[in-house]
Amino acid sequence: MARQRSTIRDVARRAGVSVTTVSHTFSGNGVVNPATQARVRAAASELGYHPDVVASGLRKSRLGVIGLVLRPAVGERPQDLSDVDYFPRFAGAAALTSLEHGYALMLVADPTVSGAPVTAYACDGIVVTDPVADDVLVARLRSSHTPYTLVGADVNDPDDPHVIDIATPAITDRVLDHLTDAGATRLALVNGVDPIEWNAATEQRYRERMREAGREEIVLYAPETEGRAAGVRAADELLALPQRPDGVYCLTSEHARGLVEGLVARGVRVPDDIRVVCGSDADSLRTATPSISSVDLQPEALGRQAAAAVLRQLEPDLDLRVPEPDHGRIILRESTAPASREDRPRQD
Amino acid sequence: MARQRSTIRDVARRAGVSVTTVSHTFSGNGVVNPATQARVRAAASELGYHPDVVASGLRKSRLGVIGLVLRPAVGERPQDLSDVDYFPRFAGAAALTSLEHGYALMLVADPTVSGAPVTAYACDGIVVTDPVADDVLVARLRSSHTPYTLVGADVNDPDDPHVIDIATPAITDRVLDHLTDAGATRLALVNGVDPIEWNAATEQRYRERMREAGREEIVLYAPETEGRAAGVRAADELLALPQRPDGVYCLTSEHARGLVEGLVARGVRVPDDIRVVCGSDADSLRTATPSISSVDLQPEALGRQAAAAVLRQLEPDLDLRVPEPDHGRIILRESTAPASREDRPRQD
DNA sequence: CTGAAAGCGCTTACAG
DNA sequence: CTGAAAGCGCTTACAG
Repeated sequence: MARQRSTIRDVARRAGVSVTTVSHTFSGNGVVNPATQARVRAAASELGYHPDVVASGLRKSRLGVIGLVLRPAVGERPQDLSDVDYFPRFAGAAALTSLEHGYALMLVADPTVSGAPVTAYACDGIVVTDPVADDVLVARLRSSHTPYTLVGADVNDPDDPHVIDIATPAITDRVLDHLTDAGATRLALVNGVDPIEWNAATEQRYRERMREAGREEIVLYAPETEGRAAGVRAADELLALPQRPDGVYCLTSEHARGLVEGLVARGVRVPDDIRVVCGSDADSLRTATPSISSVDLQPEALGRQAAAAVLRQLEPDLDLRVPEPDHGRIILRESTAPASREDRPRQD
Repeated sequence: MARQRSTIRDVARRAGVSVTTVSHTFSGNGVVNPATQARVRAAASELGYHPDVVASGLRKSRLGVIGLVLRPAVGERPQDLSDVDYFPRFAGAAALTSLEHGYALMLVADPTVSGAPVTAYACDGIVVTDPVADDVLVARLRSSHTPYTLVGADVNDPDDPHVIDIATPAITDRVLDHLTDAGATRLALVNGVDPIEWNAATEQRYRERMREAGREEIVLYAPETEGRAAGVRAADELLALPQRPDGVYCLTSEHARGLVEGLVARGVRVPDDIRVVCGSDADSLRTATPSISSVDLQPEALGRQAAAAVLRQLEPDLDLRVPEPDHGRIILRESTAPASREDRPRQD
């Protein structure tokens, strides 16, 4: 901000007091005679003065800002983030909770990416979504004693207490049950490759379930960075299997779109031949043909939980109540519903 | 952030140079012998040093942060903001555009609200969505020469060049045409009361259109702060009119929900007796019974536009390309569609 | 109750 | 190419 603003010294001069008195008047620290306070406030408002949070932040080591870092490596390729889906909702909800309690929320670049601005380290506390295995950023936050909260655990450090539970096993159960209810008997998993809890814990639970049921474990991998094309490839791989699955749980929305696109292009009927559920809802799933059932990850509830968890560390006395997510709520669309139904909202 | 971090002085000491040299090494200002630079960088990485953006921001009057202020008066009652709709998508998209160009995006409280933290004034530039009439904040931003961009104009200052066009008249035309296409012949408007372009310009265009067509102008008002209850009241008012309208354009989503709820509770069939379009899409409209048609305001495109507009002022050389919104795209749902269709996604 | 002074970590003329 | 020093706007012991 243009700093031709007046400073605490201008106010002091105008009110005929010291800067200490001005500082005390606005901060509420120290004791200032009410009459003096009135003079100070009058001078301040004549000058249009307001305290500089940067200067005060430098002095107090407290900026009034919670940082939100999107991993993995979003700083490097933010364009990969889908605009309309998980992240904006998460961030917006976290911001609201922060603002309600006097903090700003800052969306910052991943500071471990070289060349990225290190704005993250200016924050009073940090939310990381989602941490990767052996996360360098988390290690730094810990060693610098920065309050932090992780959304989903570091898979190699499952006992970190500063984690918002994303309930991956429970979600996996609900999805597999849903596929089974929709008539699938042979279930495959299309997983991402980022080393995050979501991917790892989903696969683990999927394998457990298949083992318990005495079914074959069919897991394919698609890199998150390759988007829809990797989903199309997964479709080919599935169709090349000696025994085709008739139900697929595909975690990432772009993969799911490519997958369904690929299946349909090869003459497979969705859902009649193969049922598909995507692990993360997105607008593009709603408007796909056929539309694709998905898990509502409830980014709003998670965003509020995450902000609240950091705020509790910053201000232990705060009375923070935020909604609990209903983990694994499934949004039913054509890809797991009888084909006769019309589910997609039509567009103008 | 906990500031037991090492400082530029520690690095200087360890590398056996002055702080000037360390500063120059990291900032790229001045000229530093490559061998010296190497020593400095080695010392820095041994100490885990990284520059403090707050200190540097204080010194340079540049923090690398774009602020986003939500008006009217969201700081006072952030809980009124609907979580899942316009704002998070707008903010998320603006953040991505900012991060892509080295800036953080900070969601800040309205600094004109007394008692609110004035973090906004720490930002290098500000996005305001949406400005109110004679906006005090805008006046301050202007007088302090802070780069800013408004999403929608201040209705009393339509010629401000720093405005992202939200195309309210064009949107209004599309909605009224849509209602007419759906069979409505007598159109009413349920407007909010906040003094923002969206409300004012919609009403103005609606009245023009009714006048041109020789139709009665039927405008009801519902306060944004009163949410769904105000929508229910609007339903009663509409039904009490000597001649009922058969098409309603209701701007705010909570009002639209209350309106439809009220109409249905009183035995009115929607859309058969009265067609309803909401001016701002929201998740709650999709899941309402009947589901409610709405305008997709394209918050992602607007968010990117707004961030880009501020970035262009901050860094004139940046090559910024962001998508243009398709203003007034209508999402067709049951409230303006033949009742026989099934449009709502079913839930698990 | 009020004020003089040091210092938060950095940047930037300026002198060498 | 390198360094000593002033200062960004504030806060906070400390003395009076």
